[in-house]
Amino acid sequence: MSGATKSPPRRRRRTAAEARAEILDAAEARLREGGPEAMRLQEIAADVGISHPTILHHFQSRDGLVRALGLRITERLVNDLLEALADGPAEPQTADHLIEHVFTTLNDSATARLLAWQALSAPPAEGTRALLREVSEALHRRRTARATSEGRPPPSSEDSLFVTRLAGAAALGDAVGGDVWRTSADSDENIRFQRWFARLLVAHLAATEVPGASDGQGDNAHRPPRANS
Amino acid sequence: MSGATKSPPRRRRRTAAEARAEILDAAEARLREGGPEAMRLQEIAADVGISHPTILHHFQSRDGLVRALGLRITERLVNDLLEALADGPAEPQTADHLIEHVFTTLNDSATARLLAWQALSAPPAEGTRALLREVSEALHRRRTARATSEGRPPPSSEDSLFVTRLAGAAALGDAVGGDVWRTSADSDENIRFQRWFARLLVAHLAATEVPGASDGQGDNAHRPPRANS
DNA sequence: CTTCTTACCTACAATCCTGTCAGTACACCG
DNA sequence: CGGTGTACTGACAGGATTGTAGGTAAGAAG
Repeated sequence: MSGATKSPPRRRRRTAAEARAEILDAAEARLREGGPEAMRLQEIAADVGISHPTILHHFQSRDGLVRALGLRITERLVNDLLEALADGPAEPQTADHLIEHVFTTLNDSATARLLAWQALSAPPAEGTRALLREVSEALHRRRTARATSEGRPPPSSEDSLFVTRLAGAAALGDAVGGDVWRTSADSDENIRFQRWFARLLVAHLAATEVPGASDGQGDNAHRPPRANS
Repeated sequence: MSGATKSPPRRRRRTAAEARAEILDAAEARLREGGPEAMRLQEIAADVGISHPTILHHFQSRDGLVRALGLRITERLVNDLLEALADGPAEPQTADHLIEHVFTTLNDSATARLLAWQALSAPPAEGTRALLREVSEALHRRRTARATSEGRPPPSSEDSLFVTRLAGAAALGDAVGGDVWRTSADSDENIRFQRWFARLLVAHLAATEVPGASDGQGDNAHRPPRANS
């Protein structure tokens, strides 16, 4: 009581950008472990070492925080993918690599959890809608370039769109539901599954058919997937 | 006031099972439109026409309600799938049909939303874990029967597991994230995507290779799939 | 008809979380 | 050094929601 241990109210003063970044980091961490309901302003603030009104000062509301977090994660993911799609040489196993990249990115970060949760509860954010389209177009450019350089007919753009959509959906769904339906804690199984899926997609990509017919009799198709050259 | 308009407090008395069912129906409807956060006891109770403590009387807590709903939805889905896998004749287009079944079931009901949300926030329920396994085993029995009847070697059980897992993950992920990344309101695109995916899977199922080797050269296999007799 | 069970209701309590307000301290700038 | 902008804080308000308590009535059983 009598002790004059009046701890000096030393405040750390960050720049606005720094503060926002730290807050987003903490929010993301909270989300990762404990799900969406664990993203409480007070706890996030405590993690950062500030008081919760500060969060409301930087983002206008809790919803603003969530939105910003979603946007940051989405942009990070998209840039990641676009980069991977753009720079590498057009080697065949790149596709394999890419799939694994998508899966791991979505799987062991909070990415999938946040994206899924946001899709479930909030109206879709603005920048989010472009995600699939951009990646799909990048993939398509790549496939087209590769096909023409080998003298094959280019794939339909819808096929590229669907490949992207499938990969995204599978990765997202697997990340979300994976914990539930994974048979025991066999972590190797995950990797085998990713590989298996990657091979499936690569086989499809290699057999660049898909005439674009809407229904068709499915008579053609079924080109036995030659792995590569 | 003098008016003796004392409305008789006519209560409708349901059996416990009826009450539970009605409450679950209302909860499911609330979930379908408006996401998980819209599942408030008061609103659900209002929909049913009861007071919210009655819900707590039937399910011990809000969490109990959520758990029960998840279980009901899961069981419904599993029974649905097992039935579809069990009874039909082993026609080739059945697989195609099945995929569409999975997708539509997950897509235009609250099923996917609830499953995903539950997986995100709650610890996995008890009966849920068996889902994938049962369906996968049913599929595997079917594939094996068909393969032996045609004198082909049976597929590996892991392949069946992965096929199931992929279909489930894709359907779940697409249902969850679909609203976000669907390019415009082109509803035909969804159907085309489902068909496309179904063909992809059917092609894989027909080419019942997968030697079980981890990487392998994929040399054998690739039997061009004759539809049937 | 009496009695018992239990589905159901009207309040009420308790908790929790977001958001506001008025003020404080830290940094930069003249 | 004094002034200004703004990151930051403590205390409080407001609202919404789950859960509790005690009583009521509807149907079944005797």
